[in-house]
Amino acid sequence: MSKQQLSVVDTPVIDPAPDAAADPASGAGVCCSPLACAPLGAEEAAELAPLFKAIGDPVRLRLLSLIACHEGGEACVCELTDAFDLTPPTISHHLKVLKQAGLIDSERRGTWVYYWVNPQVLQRLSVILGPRVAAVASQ
Amino acid sequence: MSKQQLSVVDTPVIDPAPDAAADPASGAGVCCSPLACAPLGAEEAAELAPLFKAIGDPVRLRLLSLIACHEGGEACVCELTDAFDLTPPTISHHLKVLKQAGLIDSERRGTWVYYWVNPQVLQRLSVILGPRVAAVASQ
DNA sequence: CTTCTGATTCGACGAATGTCTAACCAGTGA
DNA sequence: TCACTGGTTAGACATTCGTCGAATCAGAAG
Repeated sequence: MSKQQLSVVDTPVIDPAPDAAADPASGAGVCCSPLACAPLGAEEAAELAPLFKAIGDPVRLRLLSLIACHEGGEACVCELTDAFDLTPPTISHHLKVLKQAGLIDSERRGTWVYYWVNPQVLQRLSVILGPRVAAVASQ
Repeated sequence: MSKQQLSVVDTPVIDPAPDAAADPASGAGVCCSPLACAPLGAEEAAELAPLFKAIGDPVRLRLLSLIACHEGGEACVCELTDAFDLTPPTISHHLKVLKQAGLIDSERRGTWVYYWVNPQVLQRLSVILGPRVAAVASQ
């Protein structure tokens, strides 16, 4: 062990609307979230990567989509579990991962637990990847 | 072992512009790639997840950004390696992962190897996550 | 041909991940 | 209170992942 950097970023989880501040050499404000605008700093990357990693699993990606698409904007765990050939604990685990990433949130209502998507976080990731969103929006 | 699904999707890697068809209950056409429009199918999820997983690592996310931001739209491996406290083999490994995912491509030019980003793939991921991109683009 | 530099491949190893079963917690209703 | 259903936690296990050092490949320059 002589290499390794890691920079120990201990950002909590995500907090809804982070950036827009602390933006070195950019000025544009709206523009420079995108990946292709300014090189991502190590800390920023360390904060974002876990979000992409969370949706980097087929089951979690589908879970996210199922929740987002569900009428009322929220879905009960039992409905989600039925959509997969996986055991309840496994589904529960994946939901936990998504929740810890800040992508979804949940609430118990009587016997059932409901999950819903946090659209701001999803939106942020979209902007990061989309180079032209800024271009379209700018002029 | 009695569960497990997997569905054995063997889609090659990505192919540039897939969907745009097969769209239940929408009409908008452009709209419904997004996650939140229609529930992602198992095959679709199995195809997309590896892409998100590829950028679900801080090093790879930074690599992608560094390449995308680099003047000329391409970057030499040596420049990329210098940006990290990681050994060349490790950087090479991450570049390989990104390349296999279809996010970047490369070419040897004399002694050096240059990498560049495949913007279509990035764009696609952005659309998948972003509910509003369609709204902006469709106008 | 030999040597040098840039980059990748190979093999290894510890850490993290996805899945399961078993056990447990939280409400509901008799 | 007791039993039942929905969901999570705990622990185990095989697989995958990220990293490294050593070896190898690919051109360039003597």
